Amino acid sequence: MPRPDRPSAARERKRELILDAARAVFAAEGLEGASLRAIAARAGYTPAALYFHFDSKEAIYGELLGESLEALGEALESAVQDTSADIALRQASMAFFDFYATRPGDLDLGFYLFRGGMKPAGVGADRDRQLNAALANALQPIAEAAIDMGAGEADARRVMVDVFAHATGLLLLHHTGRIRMFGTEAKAQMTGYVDELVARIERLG
Amino acid sequence: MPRPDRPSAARERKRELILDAARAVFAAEGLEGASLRAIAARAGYTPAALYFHFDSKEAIYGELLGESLEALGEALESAVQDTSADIALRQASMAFFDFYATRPGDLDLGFYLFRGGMKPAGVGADRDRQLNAALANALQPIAEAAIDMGAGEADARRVMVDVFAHATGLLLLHHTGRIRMFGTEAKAQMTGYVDELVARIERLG
Amino acid sequence: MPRPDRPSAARERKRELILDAARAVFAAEGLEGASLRAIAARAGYTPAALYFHFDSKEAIYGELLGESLEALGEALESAVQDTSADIALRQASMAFFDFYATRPGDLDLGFYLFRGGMKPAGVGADRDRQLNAALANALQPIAEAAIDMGAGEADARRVMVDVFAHATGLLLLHHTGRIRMFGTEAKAQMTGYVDELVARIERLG
Amino acid sequence: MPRPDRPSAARERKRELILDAARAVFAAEGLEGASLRAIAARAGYTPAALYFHFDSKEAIYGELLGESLEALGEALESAVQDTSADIALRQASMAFFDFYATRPGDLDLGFYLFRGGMKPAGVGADRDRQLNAALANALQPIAEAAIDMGAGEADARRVMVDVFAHATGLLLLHHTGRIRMFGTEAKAQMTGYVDELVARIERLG
DNA sequence: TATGAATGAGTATTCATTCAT
DNA sequence: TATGAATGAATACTCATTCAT
Repeated sequence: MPRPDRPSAARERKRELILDAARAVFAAEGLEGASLRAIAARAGYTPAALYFHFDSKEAIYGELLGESLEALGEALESAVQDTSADIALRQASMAFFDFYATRPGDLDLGFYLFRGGMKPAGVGADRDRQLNAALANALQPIAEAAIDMGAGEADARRVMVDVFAHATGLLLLHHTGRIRMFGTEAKAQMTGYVDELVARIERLG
Repeated sequence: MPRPDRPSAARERKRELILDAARAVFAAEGLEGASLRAIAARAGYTPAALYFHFDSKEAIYGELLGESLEALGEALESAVQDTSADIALRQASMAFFDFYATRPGDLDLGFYLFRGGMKPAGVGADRDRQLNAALANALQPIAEAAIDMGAGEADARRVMVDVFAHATGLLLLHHTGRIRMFGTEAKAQMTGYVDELVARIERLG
Repeated sequence: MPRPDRPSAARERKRELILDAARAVFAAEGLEGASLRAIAARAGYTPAALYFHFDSKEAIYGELLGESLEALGEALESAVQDTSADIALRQASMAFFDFYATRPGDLDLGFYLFRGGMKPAGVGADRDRQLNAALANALQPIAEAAIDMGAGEADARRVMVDVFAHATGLLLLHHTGRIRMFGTEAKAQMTGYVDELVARIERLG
Repeated sequence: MPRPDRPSAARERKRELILDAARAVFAAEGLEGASLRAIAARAGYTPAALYFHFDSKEAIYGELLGESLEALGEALESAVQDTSADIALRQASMAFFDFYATRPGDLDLGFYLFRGGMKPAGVGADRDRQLNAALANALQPIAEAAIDMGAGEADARRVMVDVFAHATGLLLLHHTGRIRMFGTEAKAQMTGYVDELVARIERLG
C-alpha cells in the first residue's frame, strides 16, 4: 500500500470526490443509514477502492468532521472581524449557533464522533486528540472576545464552554423538533442567552 | 399477542429482569452495539422469548427511556419539596443535571430515542408523543418554580428550555471527557449558570 | 391429552370455529402467509390451544381439504341428478371446473397437500390415503356417467383422469391470470374440451 | 452491485456453479425447504457471497426457471424439425410432456414462480413478464404446427393452451403418484389426448 | 490505483411446537 | 380445555473489511 509522502494533486482531488460523496449520502440517508458501499457507489468507486484513500469508514467520518470544524473556525473568525469586543462575543456566539443551525448533518457528525470517541480509546485516540484541538481552535474567537472585554483567562474559558453548551443543547432541541412542544424558538433563546452573558461579563470587567 | 389485562406479578418481574439485562448491556456495549441477542442472553433467555414480553427491540428501548424519565420526574419533584421558590428552581435545575451526571446511560438512551424518533414518523409516532409528554412532565417543576418566583408562563417555559439546554450541553462535554480540555468542570459551570438564572428572574419579578 | 371417543357437540363446534378461522386467514393471506398464530388469533384462541383440537398445522390443512373434497363430491352428485348419461357427463365435468373456478383457495389447498404428500411419506401417509380416497370418491359421478354412456370401466377411469387433468391445467392458467396472455378464456376451453370428450365416447359406444 | 458488462468466463462459471447447487438443493429438499444458506453451503460459498452473483434468492429461482424454459423451447423446437405438420404437432406436444416428465424439479419451479408471481405484483413484475414471454415463446412450435395444419390463429392459440393444460394436469397426477390410484398411466393418456386433438384439427382443416 | 471476489460476523424477527400449570 | 411462557431452529439479507490480481 504505497501512501506517498507528497500526495499528488490528483490524489487529493479523488479524496475530495469521496468526501463529497459521503456528505451527499449523509444528507440523503442520515448518519446511521450511510454505508461505505453507498458512499463508494455515489463516488463512482468500488468499496474496496476507498481503502486506498482512507483507513476506514470512521476515518472518512473523521476527515469530514475535521473539515467541518475548520469551516466552523472560519465562520467564527470572520464573525469577529473589525468589531468591538462585546459585539465580537455576541457575533461569534451566534455564528456558532447559526453554523450548526444551517448544517444539521455536521451536528450529527460531531455528536457521533465525539461520543464514540470515548469507548475504544485505543484506535481513534490520535484522531480524537486532533479533533479536540480543532474544536478548541475553532472556538478560540469566543474566548478572545471575552478576554478583550476584560475577563481573565479562566473566565474566558468558562464563557467559551457556556456558549458551546447552551448552543449545543438548544440545537439538539431544534433539530429534533422537540423545541416546538415547549412553545419556544431556538434562535431567540440563544440570542437571549448571549445578551445575558455579555451583560454579565461587562459587570465583571 | 396474548397480553393479559391484569399482568401477574411474575410477569412483571420477568419484564423487569429483561429491562435490567438491557440496561446492563447498554452500559457495557453502548447503545448501538446492543443487540437483541445480547440482551436475551444476559437475561438468560432465548431471543424469541423476548417477543413474548415486548413487541420489538425499540419497544424495549422505549420502556427503558420511559422508566428513566419517570425517575427523572421524581428526582425533580423531590428536589423542590418544602422550599422557597428560588431555592426550588436552583435545586430542580441541579437535580436535572445530577440525574444525568450520575446516569450516563440514560443520557445516551435519551439522545438515541429523541434523535431517532424523527425519521420514521410513522410507527414510532405514538411512542414519540408519549416520550415527549413524559419529558415535558418531568421538567415541569422547573417551570413551576419560575412561576412561583413571579415569572410569566412564557418566561417560565423559556427558563425550562434554557436549563434543559445548558445542562444537556454541559453533560455532553462531561461524559465525553471533552470538558477537561477546556480546563473547566461541568458541575461548577452548571451551578454558575443557575446562579445567573436565578438572579435574572429575581430582577424580572 | 384426553381425546374422548364420543366427541361432544361442543367440541365439534369449536373445531369448526377453528376451521372457519383458517379458511378466513387463507382467503386473506394466502396459503403460505397463513400461520398457526394467525389462525389461532382469528379464532380467538391461543396457538397452543389449537393443539387440543388438531395434531398439527398440516392436520388443519388436511381437514380443510377433506371438507372441500366432500363439498366437491356433493357438487358433482347434484350435477348428475335426473339427466341422461351424456348430459350427466357434461354437467359433472363442468361442475368440477366451476367448483374450483369459484374457490381458488381450495385449489391452492389441494395443490399444496397433494404435492407435499410425496415427500415425507411417513407421517402424512394415512391422511394421504384418506385424501386420495376422498378425491376418487368425489370424481366418481364422472366415471359413472361414462359407463352409463356405454364405456368400459377402464375407459371410464381414463375419462375421469382426463377431465381432472384438463380442468386442473386450465384452472391453473386461469387463477394465475396467465391464460389472458394466450388470448383465451378458461371456461370456454373447458366447454370445448367436454364437447369433444362426449363426442368421442359416443363414437365409442 | 459492480456487475460488469463483459462478464468473464470465470464469473459465468461460478454463476453456473451456484445455479447447479440450487438445482441440487431443490431436488433434495424441495422448493420451499431450500434456503439460501443451504444453496450457498452446497456451492461451497458463504451466504453473503451469493449476493455478489445474484440480487436475491428469488433472482436465483428466476434464473433457474429462465434456463428451464429455454431448454423447454429447444426441446419443442428440435421435436418439430423436418416433419409434416400433423406429426410436428404430435411430437411437440409429447416433447412438452416428456420434458417435465423427466424433470420434476422444473415443474415445481414453474408452479412456484408462476403462482407466486401474482401476489407481489410490484417488485417481481418485470421478471414475471419476462417469464410469461419465455413460456409463450417456448410453446410457439405447437401453435405453428396447428397453423400449418390449416387452423386459424385463434384456434391455434386454443390448441396451445389445451395441450399445456392437459399435459400439466397429467404431470401433476404423475409426479405426485396419484395417477396410480386411478389405474391409468400419464404418458398413455397424453398420447391418447394428442391423437384426438390431431384428429379434431384435421376434421377442421 | 483499482477491481472482483469473498468472508464472517451480525441483524431483528417469525415459526410451529412443547409443557407446566 | 386452555393459557402463558419458552424454545430452537430458521429466515433473507447487510456490513465493513481483506486480498489476490
